[in-house]
Amino acid sequence: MDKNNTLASLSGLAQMKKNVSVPARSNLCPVARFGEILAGKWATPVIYRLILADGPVRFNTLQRTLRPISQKELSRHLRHFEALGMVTRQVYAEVPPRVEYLVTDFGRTLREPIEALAHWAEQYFPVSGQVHAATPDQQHALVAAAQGDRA
Amino acid sequence: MDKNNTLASLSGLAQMKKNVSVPARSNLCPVARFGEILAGKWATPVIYRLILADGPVRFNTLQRTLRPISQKELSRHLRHFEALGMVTRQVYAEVPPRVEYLVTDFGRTLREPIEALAHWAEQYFPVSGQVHAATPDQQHALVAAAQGDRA
DNA sequence: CAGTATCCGTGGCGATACTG
DNA sequence: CAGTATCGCCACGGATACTG
Repeated sequence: MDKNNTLASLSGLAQMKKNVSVPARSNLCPVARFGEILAGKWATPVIYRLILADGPVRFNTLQRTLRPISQKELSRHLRHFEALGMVTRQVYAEVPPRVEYLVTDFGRTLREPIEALAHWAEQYFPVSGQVHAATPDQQHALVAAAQGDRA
Repeated sequence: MDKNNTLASLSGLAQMKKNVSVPARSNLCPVARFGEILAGKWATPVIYRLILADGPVRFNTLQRTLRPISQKELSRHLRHFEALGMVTRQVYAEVPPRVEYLVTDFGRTLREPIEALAHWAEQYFPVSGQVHAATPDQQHALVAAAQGDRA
């Protein structure tokens, strides 16, 4: 029924309005407020990736590990999280250019609630196909990727 | 989002999922799958209301306690949850007509993950304004409303 | 590599009107 | 009371092209 998600729904939920900025219309229930933060199909996967990485990750690395996210959506969500203070952006004056994203302590606080959701989904809607970083071995793969970025 | 019977326990769940129109494009991460279930601005508030009520609730009662949700969105989400086996719909042949919605055991499984979200939101994005049913006293108010429906 | 700019379809969501 | 029908806006999100 619903085309995308978003928790929004949670995804679908409220929106990160135009670009960036924190929606101020939050006289909603706590759940709805959560949805405002993690609005959009890819919001949760993106921040969760950075949480698991627990270190600087480059743009392309993120895009690869989150495939098939588009560049536009990835950068949009990153700027959103940056505005919320959940992610920091570090630019290195090199060639080729290098930009690294790093989850903040505040961003890390999302780990528990997100994993509660993931656990529920795995329990009641298990899937044989591609899983993004829910299993320990895939988490290791991601950490390895992040360490690759660091090196 | 954006857009479900009897005590559908885990045993009956697998079978039910076949018959029902769950978005089949779920080769996503668990988090994204959660978003597919609770897609839409009002999805989570609606199901959470029914979980807290823990008993039959009438359409109008739901709409009042979820204000300012529109009739269209409320009925849309209710039909969605009904199709997922998370809510049952009971129609009474009376005048004026009476329809009661009741959360199933399967629907109840959402309580924990949802409360994880709510707890996070309250901790980091507290709000002085209207809160929907997150506090104990408001839960009592809701339960009272549901009991009113039962009487 | 790390983005931004642009076009465009789909559909979520609100508002309003109508029905059994 | 409990909905459905219809209209319209615009945000989400994919695809593509371009840039420092």
